[in-house]
Amino acid sequence: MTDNAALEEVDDPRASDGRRPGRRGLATRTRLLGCTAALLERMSYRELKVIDIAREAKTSPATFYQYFPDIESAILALAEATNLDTSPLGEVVRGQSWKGKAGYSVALELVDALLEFWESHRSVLRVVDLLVAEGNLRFQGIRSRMLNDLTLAMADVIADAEGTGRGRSSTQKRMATAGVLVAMLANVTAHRFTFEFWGIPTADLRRSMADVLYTSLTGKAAPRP
Amino acid sequence: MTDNAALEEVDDPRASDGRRPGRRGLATRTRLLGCTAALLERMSYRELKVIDIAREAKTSPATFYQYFPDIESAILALAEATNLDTSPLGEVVRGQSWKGKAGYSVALELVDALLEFWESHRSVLRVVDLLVAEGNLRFQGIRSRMLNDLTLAMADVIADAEGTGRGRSSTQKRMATAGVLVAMLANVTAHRFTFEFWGIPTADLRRSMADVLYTSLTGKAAPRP
DNA sequence: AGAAGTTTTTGACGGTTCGTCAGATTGTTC
DNA sequence: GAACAATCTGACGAACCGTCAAAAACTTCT
Repeated sequence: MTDNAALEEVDDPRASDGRRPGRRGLATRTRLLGCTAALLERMSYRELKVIDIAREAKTSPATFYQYFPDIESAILALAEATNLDTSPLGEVVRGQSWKGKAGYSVALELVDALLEFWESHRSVLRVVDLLVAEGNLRFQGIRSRMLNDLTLAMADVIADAEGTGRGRSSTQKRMATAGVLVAMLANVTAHRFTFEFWGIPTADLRRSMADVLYTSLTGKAAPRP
Repeated sequence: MTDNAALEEVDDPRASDGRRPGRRGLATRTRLLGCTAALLERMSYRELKVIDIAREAKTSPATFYQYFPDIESAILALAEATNLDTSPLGEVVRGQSWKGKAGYSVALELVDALLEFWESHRSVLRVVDLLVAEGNLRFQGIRSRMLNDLTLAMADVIADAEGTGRGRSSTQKRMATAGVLVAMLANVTAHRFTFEFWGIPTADLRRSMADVLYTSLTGKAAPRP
């Protein structure tokens, strides 16, 4: 049996003294997380201070430390509390046929859903991405779990398209390709500014993403309407 | 004529009092940048303090403020001082034919070059990426310029592959596709950990990236050896 | 050499945030 | 409403911030 302290932590939050918070305590904790999220929309990760969160939540810094050891932990809790699951996106991928024009419209649908998903969580996700890039294992796990279902679904599409013939690739290779595609989709959103800098409209971006997606998943050129 | 104060700043650094530093001053400035880079390898962006840099450089915090208003500006200067140009990668793309098996090996070559490029600058680039995602315009420019040449080169490859026929796409669409591909390549490196978490070896990753690249640039399926 | 001027560094300081703790406040139970 | 438990906060020493005036190091000129 592995140590599941980290898993417990998710839905069994403790106060700094180790006891389980009650109704009121949990409400305060939730309020602190909400304020953290709100401030992260307005200010940079580096500038965000404990005292800012406390002020926003109309309480004192000491209260913050009652529930979280530091800001990083609060953001971890925030990421866990937020519904960062890509399963609905996985359903989009799985539920439909990827053949021909219909398949291409599924690709477009997925792109839209993913753009929306990332957009609606961008302020948390950009911090998660940084911490993962910094090698922070606590955030590593969250990000992996978040993308896991979508990646598996996409790997299945590749498997279907390949059929059962001799050219069939290994599970690992399909996961690699799916992962690469997810990485692309995820980070185009984060850097939409860069594309605007180059004068590229979002519509073209969306189309290009769908093209890359469709082509790499099915192995066929994207159908031109 | 546009305001080129920002451009001047790059190779015309000023002290906090507005005067040009001399030999010794520039040496100190450079040393501070070096220490900033070194510390960024060891500790997280959020934890990095001015006093850490000063200590590492065997000087006082006041000296740091003589050359940079804050840490963010030091990292900006660091990113500008570092050679973050993708032109050599652009040359890899441009110099060779993208047809058939030879083309696929160019794709592999590009993937390798890009992985190495990102790896060798990862600690700076992950901060640049965060700040760009936060909408920081000063870093926006750096990142765009950095990727500009490579993206243009890749857009040219798409144009070549499309020929001059009627199915030819617009310049903007080709830039969009190239940009999407660059986004993919760039960020797979940053999140290599995630792939290891899934048990995907780097060799598979490299192959998948080359596949996606080749397929999307040339419009043809990747040749199987 | 050394006086005069310039550049660079630093010690010192007031202000802010950090993280902790003991005690005050609020809520619950009997 | 008394006793107990949960929650909050004021207060504090430590660390870091950002600024300034003056010390120190270096250059130039006679």
